[in-house]
Amino acid sequence: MAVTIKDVAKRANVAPSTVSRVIANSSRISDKTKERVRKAMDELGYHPNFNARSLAIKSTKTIGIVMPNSAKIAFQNPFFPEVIRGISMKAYQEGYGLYLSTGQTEEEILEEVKQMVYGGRVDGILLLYSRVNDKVMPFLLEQNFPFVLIGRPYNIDESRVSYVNNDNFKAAKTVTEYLMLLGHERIGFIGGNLDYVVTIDHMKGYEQALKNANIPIRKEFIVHHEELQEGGQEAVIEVMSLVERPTALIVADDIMTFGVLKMLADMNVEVPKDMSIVSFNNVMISELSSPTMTTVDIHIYDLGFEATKCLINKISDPECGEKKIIVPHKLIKRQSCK
Amino acid sequence: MAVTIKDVAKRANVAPSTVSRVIANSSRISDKTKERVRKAMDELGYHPNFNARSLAIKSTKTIGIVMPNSAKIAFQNPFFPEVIRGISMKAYQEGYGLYLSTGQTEEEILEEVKQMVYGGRVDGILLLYSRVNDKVMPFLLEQNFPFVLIGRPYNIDESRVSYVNNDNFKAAKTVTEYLMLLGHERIGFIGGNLDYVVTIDHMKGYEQALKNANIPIRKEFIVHHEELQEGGQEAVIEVMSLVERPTALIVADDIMTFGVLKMLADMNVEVPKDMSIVSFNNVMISELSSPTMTTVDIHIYDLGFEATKCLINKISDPECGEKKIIVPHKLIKRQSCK
DNA sequence: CTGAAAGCGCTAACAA
DNA sequence: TTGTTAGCGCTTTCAG
Repeated sequence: MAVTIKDVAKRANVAPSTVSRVIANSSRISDKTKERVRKAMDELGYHPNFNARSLAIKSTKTIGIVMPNSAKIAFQNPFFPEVIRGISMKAYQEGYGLYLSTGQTEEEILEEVKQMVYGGRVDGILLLYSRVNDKVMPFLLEQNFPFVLIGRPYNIDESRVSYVNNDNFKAAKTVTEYLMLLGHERIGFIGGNLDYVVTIDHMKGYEQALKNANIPIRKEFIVHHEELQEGGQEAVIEVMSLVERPTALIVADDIMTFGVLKMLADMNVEVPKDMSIVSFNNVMISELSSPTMTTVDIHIYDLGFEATKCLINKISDPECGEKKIIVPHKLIKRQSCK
Repeated sequence: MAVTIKDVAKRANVAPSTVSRVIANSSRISDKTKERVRKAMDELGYHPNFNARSLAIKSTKTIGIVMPNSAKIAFQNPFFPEVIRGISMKAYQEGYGLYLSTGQTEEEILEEVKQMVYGGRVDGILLLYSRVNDKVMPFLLEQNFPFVLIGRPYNIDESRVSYVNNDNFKAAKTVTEYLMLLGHERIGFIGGNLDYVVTIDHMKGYEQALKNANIPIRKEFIVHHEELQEGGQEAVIEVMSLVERPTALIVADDIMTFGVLKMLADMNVEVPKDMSIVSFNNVMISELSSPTMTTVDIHIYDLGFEATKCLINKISDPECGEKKIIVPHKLIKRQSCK
């Protein structure tokens, strides 16, 4: 049996409560006593029991991370590791632990979240995605449980939720305008799953830019695919089969762009000579494609870091109100545009 | 205040222990009572408190995941997301949660592991790496705490630890032999950090194959780099600066290979015409390079899945003894060799 | 500045 | 088959 607070108390000739106060470094304990108690702790090799503490103070000092259904798809994308890296850093700084959701389907995930919340397993939750008909957020809202969303709420009053996001609308708009400045008029859009809010925002930005330039929006230039790798390749096939092909492509994600580049190479379409490409994320390996890709850096790490900061803040001060944080993005010009 | 087991007990006119038994679905409770208790639980919206339960039964039903120091480096490599995916799947099936280490330095991580163990925060630990002077494993061993290593123990009696690994020695040997069969004699080796056991095994396999073929081992053909992206590129510079260049390269990691391919392309060295390349892992995007890379699939997902299975087994039966599981590998021939 | 004791919510031995 | 009760290890009033 592990050594408990009582053992320490006995050894130091004090009451358990005193030991507890020493752990908390209470100012109402004399330095002499502290010394003595600490010595006893060392000698016995005392370590506080986490569950007992959590039970007593009703807080676990851990943050729940909820990823989109099926980590299968999620984890293929370097976005998640990178955002978790940002989360991890801040969490560590503040002494918080990380608890990971493992469910594969939407129902499983909702069930897990309920357990986290009802079971007091975590103090707050980080939602790493925002999808259209999400059930998790409404639940959290209803429970008035601290959470922060990475992304943007959809179909929910924005003033009720704290979130950190990029201005994806603007990013897509800028990127489209950039391509138009380079002389392109037939610009294709290869987007991700339309259930995700980021896809919607990208598309709106794209359409707005075209509208502003009086270029008609062509449905056949807009393609959506969920899978990162095959998705990119299939999309290229669709778009290159058109009689009038686009001369430039906006791709939802860097990994998808790898697929796009590969398929284009197989078709002997040269990038950027015959086709310009811009994508989003600036994931680490995106500088290793050939040609290197022009992409929008969305500062994924910062998204995670800021969201965690915001969440911890919310946990410690539940009345602090909701915050919206927009992480700036930046177009990284490389070799895939002309 | 949340509804507790006592509230349910009152409502159902039974004792708290009865409610507890209903939760555990004990066979010693009559169906009628179960019915009544369940009804009460529903009506009150009862959900068990996780920490109280953990405290009472001294088990948390959660697994700690320990990653190499600085997730910074770790998470750049798709290996980790993929292995976590395997872990996640098995853990979910068995009703286990996942707790993630967040420390950045070796010391921080050791400290975290101590907290997990002493604090009773997790029931077992999964070590996602094996490095040479690791302090975590000796600690776990000394504490007799359930853990499973992904990789191979080093400087530690193998019979004392359960681990799941690939036969990295053999994989590297095979790969070298494969290149020799294709006619190569000057084969370079671009390895990872020598602190990691996998690197050591790869190198030994490589050297053994050369030795068997009576080809002298040239030091200048062996290069090590830690960073995945720049590493590959720098290695290529080193190796291509030699008066007598290798005609084939064995690269430690697919992501590194992206860097290698890029640098080679910049140098106008054609793959596979002027240089053949084989690497390890068969990460998802490795089929998206151009040319697509020949690589050894090490079944990362399975590593995670099997390790978790083994760990859970060990948790439930501490006396079950240590297991060694070797996950098979497979050479995936694509376009980077000639 | 320190101690006694109640309680966090659940489980499990022992009784009945 | 069910109830009583004593913990699990820690925190926190309330006394002193």
